[in-house]
Amino acid sequence: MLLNPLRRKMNALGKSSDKQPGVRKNVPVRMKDIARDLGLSTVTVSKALRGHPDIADRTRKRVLKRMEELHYQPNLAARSLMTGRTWTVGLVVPDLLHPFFAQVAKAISAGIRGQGYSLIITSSEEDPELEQREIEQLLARRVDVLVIASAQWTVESFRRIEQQQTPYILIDRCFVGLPANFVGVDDQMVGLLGTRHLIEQGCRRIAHIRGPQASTALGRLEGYQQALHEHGLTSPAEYIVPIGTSGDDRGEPGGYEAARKLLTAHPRPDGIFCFNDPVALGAMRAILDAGLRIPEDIAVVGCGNVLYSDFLRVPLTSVDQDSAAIGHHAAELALSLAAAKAPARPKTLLVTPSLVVRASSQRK
Amino acid sequence: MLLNPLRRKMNALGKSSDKQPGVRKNVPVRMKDIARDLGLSTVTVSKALRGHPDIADRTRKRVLKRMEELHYQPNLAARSLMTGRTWTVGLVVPDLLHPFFAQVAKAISAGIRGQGYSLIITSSEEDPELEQREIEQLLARRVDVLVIASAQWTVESFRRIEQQQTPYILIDRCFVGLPANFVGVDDQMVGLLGTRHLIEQGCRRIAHIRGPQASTALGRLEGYQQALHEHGLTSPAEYIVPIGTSGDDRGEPGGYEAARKLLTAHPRPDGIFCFNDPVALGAMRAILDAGLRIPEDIAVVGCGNVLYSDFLRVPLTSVDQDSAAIGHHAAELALSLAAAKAPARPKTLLVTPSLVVRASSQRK
DNA sequence: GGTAGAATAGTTATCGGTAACTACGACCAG
DNA sequence: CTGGTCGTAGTTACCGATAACTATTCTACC
Repeated sequence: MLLNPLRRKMNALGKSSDKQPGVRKNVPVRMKDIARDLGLSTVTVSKALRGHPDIADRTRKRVLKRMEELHYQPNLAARSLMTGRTWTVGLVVPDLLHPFFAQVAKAISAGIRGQGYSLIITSSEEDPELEQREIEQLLARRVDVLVIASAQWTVESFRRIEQQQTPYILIDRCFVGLPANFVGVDDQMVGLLGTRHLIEQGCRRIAHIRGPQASTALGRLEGYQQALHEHGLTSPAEYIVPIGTSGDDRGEPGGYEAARKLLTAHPRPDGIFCFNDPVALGAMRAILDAGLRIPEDIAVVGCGNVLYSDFLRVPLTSVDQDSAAIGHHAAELALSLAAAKAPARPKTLLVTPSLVVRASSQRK
Repeated sequence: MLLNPLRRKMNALGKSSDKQPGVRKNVPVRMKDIARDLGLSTVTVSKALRGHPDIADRTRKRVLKRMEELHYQPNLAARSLMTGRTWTVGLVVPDLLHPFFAQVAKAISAGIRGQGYSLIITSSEEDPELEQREIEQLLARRVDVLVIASAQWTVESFRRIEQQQTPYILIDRCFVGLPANFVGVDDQMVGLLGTRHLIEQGCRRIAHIRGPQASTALGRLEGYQQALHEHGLTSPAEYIVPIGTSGDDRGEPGGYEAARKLLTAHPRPDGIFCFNDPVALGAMRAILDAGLRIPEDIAVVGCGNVLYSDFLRVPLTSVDQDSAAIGHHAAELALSLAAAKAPARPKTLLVTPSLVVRASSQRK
């Protein structure tokens, strides 16, 4: 007789086997055990567990009672094998430490928990190749839905996902020409809100520290330009400085360097709209280091509102992108995709950003 | 003939079936397909994939080549069913947003990736009951190892884990009398470092805002007391204020309230050692709000070193607990537990904390 | 030449569930 | 009395892989 490793060992030790009923210590309970206990077939037990109408109420109650007593937990691997569903959602983020993604992960986790789904989280460390490998892993696990905040430059890897017919959702960053489910913030609105606010505060020479070549950065840039346009303002080319082009340049250090460059521009900007909060922090440090005042000399606005912005040296005005809502919507969409029988038309959900004003921009 | 839902549908559509070889569009490749292609048995394919010595080199190469071509990915559910291993690690944390746990999660994820393991992360939201349910979920999934930063008060839930014989690792918080694997920081040393530093800075009336009834809070309290004792100092009972007793009181608000209480003590403390950084932030806000100076009137030290401590209104001195190292060690231990055939004696790994001095405590 | 043993591949019986179909008695209408 | 339907429960055949054992060929060595 063939048995799995555990049971096999137990037999060797002279413990009970399938044929000799009794308490099978330390081996997970199976349907077969419950069926034997109650004089039923495993199929009946299975149906009872899943609320199949075939089963009489009395029988179902007996089964459920016994399951309770034995702390029965169905083997999900076995179930998956038959049903093709794993009750698992895969999440790929560029960086778990980034509060934005942590918040999204938390919200997704909360949204699918209780529906019986678990969340496998992996980090791509902003590396497209690693991301590709992680996606492969998740596909191999046959996750029911993939949620991806992609660090890719191309849409190649998504073809593989589509091949497997695994539904997937992009969050935060989207790709033009890729008709995929997307949940994110309205990035153009982000740029609009931040820049308009600076204009309202009296800034007239507004610079922008922009992010890398992704939809988020592009959208914010557009919003920035549109806001300027609305008010008849223009910005010289040197007012738009990119970060994140060389890998190490991201985040705070990138913001610092970018701001230093801006400080040498003529005329000097009196307001800076930053791609995100870490960048804004770096920019503020550069400004203060140069002996200038925030917001009197230069006002600063960030995006994300994720830091302990309140307690900073200069509390930072920031455009909030409501990461919790993004996670929430992604979770809901994921559940509906997992439940759908046929692939549906891709949906796009945009969360509306909001401005949180703090000292770094308050000039009135 | 019975087929799984996907294949079944494909037959209905008149596509290829098992018996009629051909390209089976959009259905994951199976061993059987590769075997058929090459005129081998599935077992041979299976052995080839796993590097079994039974297989001739030439055959193995043929198999691997074909796998490559077809992007074959073994079905992990099926494999798990036979082997009893899921190549999955479960992680339960009280809060994904907390940078400490985010960093630990990131490090564990990095540590097991590449060994073929995936990480299922769940959050207990600091709720012992929810934690219990999440643990059950993970056990139902038959994760190979559980890693838990527990919010429990009792050790009951761990009995269930032991019953299932799933190896588990506690991180951050441990339990006296529970012989379990543990990876954490030396909390007494944390208390010692933070308090000694305050003493060295000339503080003589040192208060402590302590955490909830967990091993971390107790260890730090002990370290605090030992440091005082070393220097012949004592602290009146009113110098030790707890937070986190009533749920909402945690974190920054808790620190604020606790510090306000301390400010009314006679004599007023000239140094506060805080259970963690958010609490320290709250305490600093209370102190500044009261019109006092940091560190001149009251020096403040936190624990965790996780915030953007550098750029705060008053940069915060903090005891670093090296969360990355904790995650790293947890990952290694998890891998060894997963690989072990027999349950080993529980191990305890303590990371050594270090002090990061900033303005909030620098009085010399 | 015969036989043991290595090298290689295949057969069979599972793992723990679920889908689809079958079985069977009770009940009811015609 | 007969056939049909409902309510229940069981039988059988898988899902896609692997463990253990068997089979076959080839080589080696006495």
